[in-house]
Amino acid sequence: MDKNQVAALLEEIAVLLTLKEGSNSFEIRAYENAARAVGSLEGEIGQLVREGKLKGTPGLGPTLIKRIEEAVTTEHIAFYDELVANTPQVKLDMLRIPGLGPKRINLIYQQVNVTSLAELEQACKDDKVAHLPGFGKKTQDKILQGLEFVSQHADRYLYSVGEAEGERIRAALVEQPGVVRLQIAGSLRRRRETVKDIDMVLSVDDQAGSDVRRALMDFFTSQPSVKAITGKGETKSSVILQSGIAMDLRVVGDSQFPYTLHHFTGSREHHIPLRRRALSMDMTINDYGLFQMKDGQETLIPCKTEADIYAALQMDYVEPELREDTGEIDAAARHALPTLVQESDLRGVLHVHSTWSDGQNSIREMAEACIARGYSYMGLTDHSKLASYANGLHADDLKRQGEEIDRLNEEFAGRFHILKGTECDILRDGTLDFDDETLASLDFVVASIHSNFNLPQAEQTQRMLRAIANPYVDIIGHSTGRILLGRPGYPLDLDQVIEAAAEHGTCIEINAHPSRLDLDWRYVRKARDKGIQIPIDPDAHALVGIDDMRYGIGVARKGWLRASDVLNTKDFEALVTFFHVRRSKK
DNA sequence: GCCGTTTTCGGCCCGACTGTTTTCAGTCG
Repeated sequence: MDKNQVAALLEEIAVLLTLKEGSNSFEIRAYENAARAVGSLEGEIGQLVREGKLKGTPGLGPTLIKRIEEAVTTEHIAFYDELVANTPQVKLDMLRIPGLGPKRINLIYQQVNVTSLAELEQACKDDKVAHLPGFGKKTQDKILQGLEFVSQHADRYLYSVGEAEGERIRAALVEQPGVVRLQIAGSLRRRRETVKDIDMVLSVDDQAGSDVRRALMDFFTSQPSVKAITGKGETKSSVILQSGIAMDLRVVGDSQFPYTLHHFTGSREHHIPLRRRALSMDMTINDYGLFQMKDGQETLIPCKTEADIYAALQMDYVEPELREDTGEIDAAARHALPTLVQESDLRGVLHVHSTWSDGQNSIREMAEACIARGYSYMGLTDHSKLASYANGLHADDLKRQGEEIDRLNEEFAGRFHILKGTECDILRDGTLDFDDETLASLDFVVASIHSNFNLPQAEQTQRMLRAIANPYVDIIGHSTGRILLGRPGYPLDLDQVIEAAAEHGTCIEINAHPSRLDLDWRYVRKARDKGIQIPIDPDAHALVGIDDMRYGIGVARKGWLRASDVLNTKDFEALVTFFHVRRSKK
């Protein structure tokens, strides 16, 4: 078990504990803290355990160290198994409903006696929940609303979950004898923000016998992360993985690979106009091939890669991220597709937290992690004072923090730069949590909404517009506040927001956290078309958070962004000039 | 369950919002 798996297990214990009646909230926090501590350990956890080096790690006391050792040596934690056995599934399901926490869940469970979300829905409709102590009509309606949100997102998983599960199997499979080409397809390859399942396409030599295919399928279905096998044949096998996500593997002869890969990459929406185009050229396309039709005969058009398929259709290659039928077919035919931004185009990261507010690592540690990843600058943005839950900074804290940054910059002279910034709360009325003088003393300002999510749309939009018009606000952080699979964003007229940002030269970030990916890629494209500079920001609260940048790249590419559209592809000097110029214009 | 000490038990982040109450509990960030 690696440290991420151990951390995930500890986090699950924390969740299960919240649902246990009479549990101690500080014990829960201890498990949450321990999960974070384990996640940001440096080094291989098995070795740390063997050498007894966990002792002394903040957040890990004798009990937690014992549990971690148990996890590493036996691959499970008995305490966890026991909690799972004693926690009804419906309680876990209810936790996903916004507005329902452990207290209310336990009350509903005891007094209404529901065993599934469907029963909960019926109980609400039968008006059985509104009469519980502390409940009422509004709460009952809110639960019904929440149930609808949950059912709309049922059976979907974060991109990051699908990526981790898919990649683990891909890495194992690619080493197997007989594999010629292997690629993840489907919505995962298109980098959708959430995915329903994982599709993988594998090719073997055209002459390979069924023994080769069968051996590969045996290997696939016997992977340790496979929880159940739902289908198994020589060309297709289906499994359910540990996280609950379904996965299909298709095995084809190598000459068929590009067509199959293309077919299972989708999207359906992309394929419909593509097939129409093929037909107009007397061709037809399916997962077996691209065929020229003549006198009722179909002749295969040989393609070695997907690019060959598009070329045969007289189009440029369409990157998987763009295959959503949002104009890419026409653009590819006109040779007008953008060259999409890549991770290697990024020069630095903005929007990073440290232990000064709610981050887990010091400024120095965050900076050194950025250096190790090849970045040349880091924009530090700890929370402002209103965010008291996150230990937000006061103006005098900012001043002292600035002095620490000055010292580090001196030390890093020439090879790395830390910019002084803040993630400043946008107050209810759209003014900011710091005065102008404080904001002016910083290199740049990210402004975000962290409170009053439930204002009516018009008021919320006005609040945002006022912040955008503030001359000191350079970047709007996670603009809709959505948590993928968790809650919708606050009501906001994003078209107006984008319009205003364009007018004031204010940037809108792509928050790269896998649970946010906010701004949504559908609006990223709109923002780009208005000429808005879009930074890709990790919103990192720990060293590992910096690696989330790649999720932001996925969103940027889905939003048709070129390197020139992304603020942090600029080098340090150009970035500083950019902030300077936009402030002096105001 | 961890931590730190006023050394062995009490504190652990806390303010705002919502919907319920009629002064507060539950949830959220």
